[in-house]
Amino acid sequence: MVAVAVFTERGYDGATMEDIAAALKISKSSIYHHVSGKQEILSRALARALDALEAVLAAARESAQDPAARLEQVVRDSIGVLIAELPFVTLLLRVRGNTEVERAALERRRRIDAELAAMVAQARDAGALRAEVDPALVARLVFGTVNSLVEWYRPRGGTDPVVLADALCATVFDALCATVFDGLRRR
Amino acid sequence: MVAVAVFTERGYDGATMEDIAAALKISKSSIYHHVSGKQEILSRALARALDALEAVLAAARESAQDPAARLEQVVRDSIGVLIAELPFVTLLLRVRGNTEVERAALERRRRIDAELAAMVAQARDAGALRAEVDPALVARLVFGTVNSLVEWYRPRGGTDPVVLADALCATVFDALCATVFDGLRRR
DNA sequence: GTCTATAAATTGATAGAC
DNA sequence: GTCTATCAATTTATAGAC
Repeated sequence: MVAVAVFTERGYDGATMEDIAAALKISKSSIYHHVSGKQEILSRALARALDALEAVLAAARESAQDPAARLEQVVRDSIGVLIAELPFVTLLLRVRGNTEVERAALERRRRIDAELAAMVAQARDAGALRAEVDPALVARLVFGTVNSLVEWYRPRGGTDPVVLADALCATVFDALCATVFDGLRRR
Repeated sequence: MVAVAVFTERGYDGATMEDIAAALKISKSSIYHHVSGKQEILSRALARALDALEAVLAAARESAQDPAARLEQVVRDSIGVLIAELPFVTLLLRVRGNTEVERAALERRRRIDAELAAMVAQARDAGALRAEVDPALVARLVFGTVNSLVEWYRPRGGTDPVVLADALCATVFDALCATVFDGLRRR
């Protein structure tokens, strides 16, 4: 969807129907032959991102893996969705809640975040995480890192999602662990 | 600055002068007695965030620490600035570049990010980081995590910046390392 | 399905009184 | 320093021809 790229570049509120028309190389009024208005474009784009993210959770719920493996799967699948649906997820992560459409999307997102936190808690309860860590905080930091990918990741050359997921996990949880941030832990 | 809180809540483009006037409990036109316009409010707020972040880098440059310790200091100080200037940094991180003011801010931010990446590279060259990790990627992930704090951190009860910095570093670089994400590394 | 023209509403900013 | 009234520009959306 070309319009979503315009939203990503200029922000939803900052993008005008004129901007979208220019990107589509049609007149402003022609857009209304395809959609009812600006809000519908946003609504469809947010639904696409939310459907994909919810599908990740649904798949994880049905899997018979142990909590730790399930959490790992969700982290990797989330990165995969973020890359596969980059413009849509980017838009979702920037929604502010100014309209009813946006508030509904934020509510769906809130539920996703809550379920992610619950999965981290399950992993901790299963003994896969230190008991003293706050699962909610861990969830926020881990998925905050995942979500921060939209700020810089670009599919130039088509980097494989799995490769990026490996790099992310290896860098943050492995490579740094043993070196610089030993200093941090020493405090 | 009350106006900045409005920007944070509704987004810069989504916030109207009417919204700001309502928050200040004065009329819309009265705002123009204090500032020249909407852009000046944004400009001042972005400058405040950028000045604080640049000060962190300036302090790190002057410190006589080794590269790894310097990097650690920058991570902690950045978290401190992010918390101390939360609404201003939040606004900065959401700027899209629609106006000249915004583009100038993005350029200053780009320079900061470049210097952060350079400091990670120095830490690696000093042997504090595994040689095979991409410093630019590490910088993006680490400061992506730091910046993601603006999405959820709220100074309720006045959580000490140092405590949060400890929690962030300990959680991501220590607590998770040895447990769940051993699974990730095993691949 | 796309166009020109224009309506209808919003919004950033100004004028000028108090 | 704040107000009411209003302007000028922008912007979402519609009307109706082709």
